[in-house]
Amino acid sequence: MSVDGPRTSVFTFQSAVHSHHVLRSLEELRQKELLCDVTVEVERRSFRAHSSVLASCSDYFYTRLTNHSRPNPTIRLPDEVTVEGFEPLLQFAYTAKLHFTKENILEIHRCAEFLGFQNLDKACFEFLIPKFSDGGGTSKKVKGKSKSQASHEKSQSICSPNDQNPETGEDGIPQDASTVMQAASATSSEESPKDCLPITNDKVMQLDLSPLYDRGTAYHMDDGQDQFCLQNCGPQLPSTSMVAAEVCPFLSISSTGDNEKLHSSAAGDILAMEDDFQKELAMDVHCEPPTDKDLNIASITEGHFDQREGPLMSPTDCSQLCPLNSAQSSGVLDSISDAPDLSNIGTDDNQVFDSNEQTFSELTPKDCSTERSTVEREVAEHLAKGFWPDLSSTLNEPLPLDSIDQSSAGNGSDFHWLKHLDLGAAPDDCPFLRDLSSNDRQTSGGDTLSKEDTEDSPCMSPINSRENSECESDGDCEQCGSSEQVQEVDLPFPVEQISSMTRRAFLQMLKREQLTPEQLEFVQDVRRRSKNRMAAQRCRKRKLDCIYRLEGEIKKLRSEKEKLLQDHSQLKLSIEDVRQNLSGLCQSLSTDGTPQSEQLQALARYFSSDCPTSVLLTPMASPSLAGPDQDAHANSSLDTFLADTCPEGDTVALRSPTAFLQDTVTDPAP
DNA sequence: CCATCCTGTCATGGA
DNA sequence: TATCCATGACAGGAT
Repeated sequence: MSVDGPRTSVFTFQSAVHSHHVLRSLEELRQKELLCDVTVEVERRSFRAHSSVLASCSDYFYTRLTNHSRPNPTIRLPDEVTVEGFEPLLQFAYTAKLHFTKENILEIHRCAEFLGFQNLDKACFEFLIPKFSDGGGTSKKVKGKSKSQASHEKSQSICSPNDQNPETGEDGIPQDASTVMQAASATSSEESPKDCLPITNDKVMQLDLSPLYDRGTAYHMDDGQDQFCLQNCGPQLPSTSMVAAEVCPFLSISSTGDNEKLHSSAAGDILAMEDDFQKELAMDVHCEPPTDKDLNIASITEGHFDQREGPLMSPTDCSQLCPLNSAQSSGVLDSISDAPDLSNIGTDDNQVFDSNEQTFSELTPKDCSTERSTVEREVAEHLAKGFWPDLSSTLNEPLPLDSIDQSSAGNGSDFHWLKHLDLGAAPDDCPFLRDLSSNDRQTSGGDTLSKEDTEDSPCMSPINSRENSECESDGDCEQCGSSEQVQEVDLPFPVEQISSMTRRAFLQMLKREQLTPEQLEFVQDVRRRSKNRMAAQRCRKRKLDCIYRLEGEIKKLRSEKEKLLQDHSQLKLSIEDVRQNLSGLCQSLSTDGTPQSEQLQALARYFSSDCPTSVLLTPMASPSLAGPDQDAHANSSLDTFLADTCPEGDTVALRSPTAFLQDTVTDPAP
């Protein structure tokens, strides 16, 4: 039986960042030891934590804490659990980031097993441990290179294995871990001095399972350590929302193998699908373009797999690290593919242009290998596959944006931002993915435009996507105008190629197609505007990221200010108590008629008055200060008396009792 | 109608 | 010198 009545629409808003913010707040609370309700003792060390967090992450704690009726329990862990293994796990519970080294991975694994830590299962340990325990973790030194001199200068200090950054993070993670995923280091340059980045055994890796990653504040959370993004082939999101600034839905969507959900989503299932999206968005992908010097960074999502390397990175935000954006990455490819002698174009294509990997090897000086170490590669690949199981398949499949649009069509602009995804990041633009997929791409021919240079890429640039989607409804848009011009100039190739291809491919195509001057001008103009358009997008995104980051800092500073004010008020209360106690004490002592009675009464009046707090807090230089000559004996006695009465008088003294009395005896009114 | 935001484009300077 | 990129400024469309 159906119930007749006014039908009420129920809407659901699900924040994609809420959980992340909650976790961050919990971590801040833990660091301040606020609201902590459980103490964990490990090897005589105590850790304050929140029982709910521990119980939600660990089966062991769940059992212990849910069976604990006592408030503020203290859980003493057995000897099986060590500080070395427990501390990273505790940090993981609050940050979703596991810091580990080759040395402590086993211990962490053992403790995680014992404590039943969730989310750190096979994906993390079953592969990593053998890699790190069989000696394969001893990475060979790899050398990267950078275009900028500054980067080079930085790298010079990195080059020496013994010349490591002495800084150490607050969490005890050595900053001198100089390991860098060198996936893209070779993409940097062709002419500058090369940065050498040795892989050491001290590398600290970070497995980041944080659902969403606030790039703006991540560096603060990481104690200033830079994070390297392994996996950055996602789109550029509109920066109008935190989600947009933080996640990379394209990869997330693609990575789950749940695309059928998107395809099959009917209009009525939008919210459910959005829920799926939110889950998918939990993948932490950094979508910012790299700078040349940052291309030796790699990170992987959901497993945000970071290797840290301190001095190389700029302390800005991760946006400077991530080789995601098609424009910049293509630019990078441009730079690396720019042969000094362009006349060779077309003559040595098969040698230089067959694949990026091959290109790298040939353009890279022999003394600066750009390869990652075997173990690093394997680890990165494993993590990529583990957290992004459909990586390889989705790379070759177009993003079902149409389904997304269809689904969102009935729900306003729920996914309007997806239209702005910068899908121009071809897989090969990502150094990490380039390495992963290079083998598969060896078969591509060299005489024609490589796949990554064309719109055949599964990823489309925003301009291209806009061209394809919006021009249908917007007749006088710029792209449609371009289309008309395309018809006028009669280009022999799709105009979409112009902006997406690398410079080398662009020049190659121009040479091959024998364009007329009009065509040439048009093509170059289109390319220039497209590049500039994407540059403007990046620039604006950086601005917004900066704003977000500054807002976060403001919030943090405000909380610190509140804390300081609280401390201040508490100190004032304490001082008031001390003053009252001293006043009472002096009054009681001044009634015995001793020679010091007068002075004690004066002191009592003084203590009961509103003397400045700063005066009370002024440390007394010496309890036996010499008094004035005319009353040296009395004052000396008073000093001795106060020193005896108040052994801690150095913290609660007046300027000097004798000095004070010198004033107050002659002028009793304080 | 106006304010605001977003986006594309141009000009410019540095690399 | 040519090119790329970042960025400020401006204009036009959308809301």
